[in-house]
Amino acid sequence: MKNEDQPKDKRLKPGDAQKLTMAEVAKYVGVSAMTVSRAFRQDASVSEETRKRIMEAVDALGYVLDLSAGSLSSRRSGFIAALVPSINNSNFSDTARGITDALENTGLQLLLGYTDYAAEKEEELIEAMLRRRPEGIILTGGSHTARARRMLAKAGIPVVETWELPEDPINHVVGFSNSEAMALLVRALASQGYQKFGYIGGTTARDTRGSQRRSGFQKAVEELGLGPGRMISFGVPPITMEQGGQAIVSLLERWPDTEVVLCVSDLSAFGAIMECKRRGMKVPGDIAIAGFGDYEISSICHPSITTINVDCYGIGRQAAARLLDALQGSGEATGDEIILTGYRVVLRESTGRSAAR
Amino acid sequence: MKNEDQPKDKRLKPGDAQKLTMAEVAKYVGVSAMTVSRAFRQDASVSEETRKRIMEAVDALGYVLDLSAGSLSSRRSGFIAALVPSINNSNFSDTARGITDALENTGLQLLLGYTDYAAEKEEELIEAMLRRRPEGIILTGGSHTARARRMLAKAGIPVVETWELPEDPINHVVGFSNSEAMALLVRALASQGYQKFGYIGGTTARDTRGSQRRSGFQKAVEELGLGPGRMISFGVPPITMEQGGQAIVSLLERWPDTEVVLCVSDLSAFGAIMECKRRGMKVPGDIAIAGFGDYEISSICHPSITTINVDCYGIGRQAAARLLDALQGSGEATGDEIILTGYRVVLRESTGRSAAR
DNA sequence: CTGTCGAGTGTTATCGATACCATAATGTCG
DNA sequence: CGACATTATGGTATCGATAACACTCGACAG
Repeated sequence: MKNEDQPKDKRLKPGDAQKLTMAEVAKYVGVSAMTVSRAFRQDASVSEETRKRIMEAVDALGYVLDLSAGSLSSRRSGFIAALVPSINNSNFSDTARGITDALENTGLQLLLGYTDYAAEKEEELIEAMLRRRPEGIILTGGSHTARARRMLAKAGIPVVETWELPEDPINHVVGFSNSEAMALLVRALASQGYQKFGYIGGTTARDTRGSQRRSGFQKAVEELGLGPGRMISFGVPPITMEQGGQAIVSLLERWPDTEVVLCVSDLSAFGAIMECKRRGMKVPGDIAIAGFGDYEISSICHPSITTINVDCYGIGRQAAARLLDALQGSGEATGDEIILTGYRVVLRESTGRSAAR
Repeated sequence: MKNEDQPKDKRLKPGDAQKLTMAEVAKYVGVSAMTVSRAFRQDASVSEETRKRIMEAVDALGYVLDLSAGSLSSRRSGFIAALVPSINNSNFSDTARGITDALENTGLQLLLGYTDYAAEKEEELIEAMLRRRPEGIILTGGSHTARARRMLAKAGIPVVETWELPEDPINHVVGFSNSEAMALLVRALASQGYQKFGYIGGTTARDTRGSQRRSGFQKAVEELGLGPGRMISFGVPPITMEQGGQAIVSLLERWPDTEVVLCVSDLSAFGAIMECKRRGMKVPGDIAIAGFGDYEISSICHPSITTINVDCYGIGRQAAARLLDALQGSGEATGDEIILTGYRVVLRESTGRSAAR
């Protein structure tokens, strides 16, 4: 038991919660700290023999690399920040998973934050994230406070906005037009003969994707000459299943002859359908209902729900890929790029003109 | 335009993506860097006047604090790590949200990771997290690899295990007995007169909570003298809605006279119910089905689903609170504590003995 | 009038790893 | 066989903030 170099008078138990440093590992092996540092990186030139000895020592001592020290000197935090409106929404958690998967084996770690659909919260989070000096940042949507935009510009890191097509993109975009997608759904249903369209969505413009969907709905209905759509706003986004149920009640009270109702998301659509069934209405017999987002529930439930399928996971993967790209060829080649992700109408039982199977 | 101290030959544009340091802010204001550092912390003693001038300068220059530098010298990373099996599962995302909320205004940031229900993945993630020197860590469940346990012990930070009651807790625990909860559900249904019990869950012991629920089921059924339960294992956890549907088909093929089926989660229960309805069976008329977890869908869908309500959000909040406590009174008072969180049977339509409303 | 106190501020030495440059040892080729 | 790569390694400065301690200055007690 050698005890030649204990720093002061501190504990020196066998495998205690010591803070071990690279230097100590180095001394143990008989090399310099620099060599230990190199051994931890795959590219660096260290002989196989030495690396093996170092790694054995690391194991024996239970040393764990300290990235916070490393990132200070290397000026690379190893973080990617991502902000999503909510993690409880499976669309966004799919996106988060896409990002995580794309980051695997890149040595980059995800720092995740929830904005609760609020731009001010987003601003706060952006600042909190930037304090960790992320190498890139992924945002949801295209509306940000002025200060948020300023901070992002100043940070000088690649930014990817997702899930929308912002009018004034900061940098890169991976998304699709929510209004076009909703319009496509309107047209698909109109071509099945539906004429009296209703819409259920959340209040206010907090959820920009929601309001884009609504305006896409409105525009498409008018273009088809089907008069103004019947629209109910209900609750603060994100609308829950329960609110979907309440909303359809209001809508049908006001416009009892509505033939088909489009909802801002599958969740509200599901709530609406269940409420109808509870009241003895047949879906799609008495009323047709469609959603948006193609959540798992929509293909399983009975009746299955017509919806717009969005590649949530792919949005995450591509956003992260775009970021990695930008970090690779970091040579000022700020080739801002807009990547359109696909979506498609998925017709299911809830809007079936003939009886459901 | 002063240009007295440009380091080398680099760009020096007005508000460009420069890396600003505290020292530069300090020089701008005419104080020392230390004072700027103090101005950023609420407790430190800086005159109101000076602090105001500093913050104005920070704003004007667009300076953003660099926490990675700060955490190196202060030896406090400001991170709390949390590992959950999956973020796409709303039970766990509720827990994550509980943690996030509890951390608000503490200056601590959440580092989240997904283990995919795999102990090896958890081990990897624990190492990745520890490299960031988190001040505490929250885990899901009580099974960890030996190396993971070693690393955690060595790290010397408080650990909270959640969602279960581990046999051999590392440190703190915030959870409940999954087997007891499932047994309670069995007894509640037995008291309604059900006798022939079936069970649907995932394969293998990857999902320890799942296997605890299964054994709780088995034990309760036997204790009630209802013979061995009829159990179907289907798919790798987490079981999807679709797999729930497939599983109930197998179960009913094998044991057509089953009266009630308990599922490892509401999601599989929902899939099972929908599949039954698709096949023209009445739920609960022809068969009763119950889930576990009380997901939003279960109270909304038709029939609504009998389940065990678990305080997912509360588990997160309490786990974080426990951690904060441990960090406060960090004076070695490692009062390891086991906090039991509540759960309760929620009887709904899917197991109603009389016809659903 | 001297000594003590405390609020406000500055100076210096780190924190733990890595960038950068230097050096020793081993080839390698005309 | 000498000049020159190439590989493996070490030494030192440094990343940007903060801990720890020192200092200044006015207030106030004795």
